[in-house]
Amino acid sequence: MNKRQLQVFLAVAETGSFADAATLIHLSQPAVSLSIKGLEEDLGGALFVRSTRSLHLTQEGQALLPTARSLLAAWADAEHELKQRFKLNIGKLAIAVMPSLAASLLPSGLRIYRQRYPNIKVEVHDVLTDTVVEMVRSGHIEIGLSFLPKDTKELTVHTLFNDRFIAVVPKEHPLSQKQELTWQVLLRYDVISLQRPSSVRSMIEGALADADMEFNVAFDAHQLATVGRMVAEGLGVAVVPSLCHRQMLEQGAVCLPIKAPMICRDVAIITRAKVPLSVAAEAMVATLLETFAALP
Amino acid sequence: MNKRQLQVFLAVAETGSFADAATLIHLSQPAVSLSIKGLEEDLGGALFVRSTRSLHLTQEGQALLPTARSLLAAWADAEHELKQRFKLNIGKLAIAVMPSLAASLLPSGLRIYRQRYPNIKVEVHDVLTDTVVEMVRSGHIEIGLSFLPKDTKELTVHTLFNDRFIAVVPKEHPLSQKQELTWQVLLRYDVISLQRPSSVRSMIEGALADADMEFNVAFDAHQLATVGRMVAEGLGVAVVPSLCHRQMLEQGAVCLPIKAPMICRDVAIITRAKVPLSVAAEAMVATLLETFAALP
DNA sequence: CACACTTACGATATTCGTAAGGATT
DNA sequence: AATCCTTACGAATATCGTAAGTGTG
Repeated sequence: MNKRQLQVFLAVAETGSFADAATLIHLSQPAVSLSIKGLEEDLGGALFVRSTRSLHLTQEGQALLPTARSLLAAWADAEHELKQRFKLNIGKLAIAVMPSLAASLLPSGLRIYRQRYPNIKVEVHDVLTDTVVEMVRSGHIEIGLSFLPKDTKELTVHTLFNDRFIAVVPKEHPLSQKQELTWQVLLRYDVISLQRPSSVRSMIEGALADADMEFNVAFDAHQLATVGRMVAEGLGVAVVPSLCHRQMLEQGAVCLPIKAPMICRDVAIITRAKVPLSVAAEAMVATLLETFAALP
Repeated sequence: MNKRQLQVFLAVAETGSFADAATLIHLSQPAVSLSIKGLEEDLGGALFVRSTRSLHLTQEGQALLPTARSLLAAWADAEHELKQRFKLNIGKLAIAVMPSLAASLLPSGLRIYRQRYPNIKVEVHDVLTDTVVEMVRSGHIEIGLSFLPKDTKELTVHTLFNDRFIAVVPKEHPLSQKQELTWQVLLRYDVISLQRPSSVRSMIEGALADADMEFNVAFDAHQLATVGRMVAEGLGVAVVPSLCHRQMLEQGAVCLPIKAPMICRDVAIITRAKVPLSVAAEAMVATLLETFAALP
């Protein structure tokens, strides 16, 4: 039993004529004859009773009719669905993004992606950097955006840019008038930090330890927005990725670059090596690379 | 997109190897390659990513996987179902039978049919003769068993046998000792008859009118069983098709042939002309013809 | 170098269209 | 006689298998 045979069968059943069916599906009359004959032989009985002047479905043919319709419809649906998927006209995509990026530069990239592929649903998981990497590694998520992990085994990495850490101080703070700071100066004050196991926290702690310095953590919180608000309220100073510059300003804090030592990390698109991306994910990577390349 | 291509796709997806898939479906490796390639070109994108040493489904391939399974399963089911139907291993059949036949000779025919085709469901409608013919004409029912109707236009008819009408009298009735009766004698007594519009009733009335005779109906009822019981109880005499002979005896009445004039009717299998019977119905007709030919 | 997929090419099988045949109204 | 389906046969197409090619671990 063939797809073509079913199509021919349907055409004959619907037109009530071998000849009309032939023109309907752009075939010759004899081809229709043979196709039906073959189908009947396959199935083991007659589907039509034809008597030169009249054409009837047999009972068995009537039984096949709805089945044939639904089979062909299901077939066409499946084919169409997958073609659409390849043409990026439908689809779904999950990405994991570290919070500092999700709340800063990512949205403009997503906006462009959405303009290009309006029918792809994008699920954004804003989770801690380590979780981003885990989610990509496990295969649950196709694309991760975060600081470059130390261990990139089995991962494919596209570095986007290098991000340095900056100081955030209250407006009325004595340091707020400076152009830039050193860690020595900054660390004299109470620090508001992200809670462990934040990677930002551990990166800074690690880098400071290398330079024989230490944090004086007065408060810690989970969300950057909380840290920003606490700084703005004068509870202390903070150190955040420069990605959060704008957010901190909006919350009423002052941002200052830190030198000596300058702590910075690469931000990258992370995908699983050896496992192909969906067309939708491929397009997302391309769009993000473009977008971030165009940024200052 | 082809049935074969989907089968190949499934085999590759399940074995994780082009080579294994090839042996699984009895094809050469290159044939599998070409089949998948063709499918991918049809759909507009890659389904597998193959790198000599590893084989992965793409995201799109994973989307196709369950679809392919269900499409092929639906296909196989449909094919199997129809083959079974042709082989009379499954199916349904509706027949309409006049009551005198349904309660007498039909059951032995049905028993044989059931032995031969145990998986065909048979729906027996025991209705008045005229209704039998109507049901066949309308196409709601494939096979009718009843007296031969006057108008056989658009019907195909297989005559089974000729049935004469017989007299039924109570055991203690003065006529019960006779070997046979004439209508003149019989009609001196109260008659218990089927109610109009029974065809038995109208046939007898018609035949008697031709011979200038008349019924003296004391009681009438719908069911033959009721008539039989009423006769047995001595309420009167009756005239029924000889088909009911046994039933009348069982109910305790005495049956006698009637001569002069002998009223009889052909009993026939009635089907719709120009409309093919299902295989199941064809087999029923054959079985019934056989069965009734073997009867006395 | 071994293994797995791809490409090339000749052979086979299937399908198709034209032309002739048969049956019914 | 006209119409519609079937059969016959040669041609085009598709598919398959063997053999050679390519790339990766």
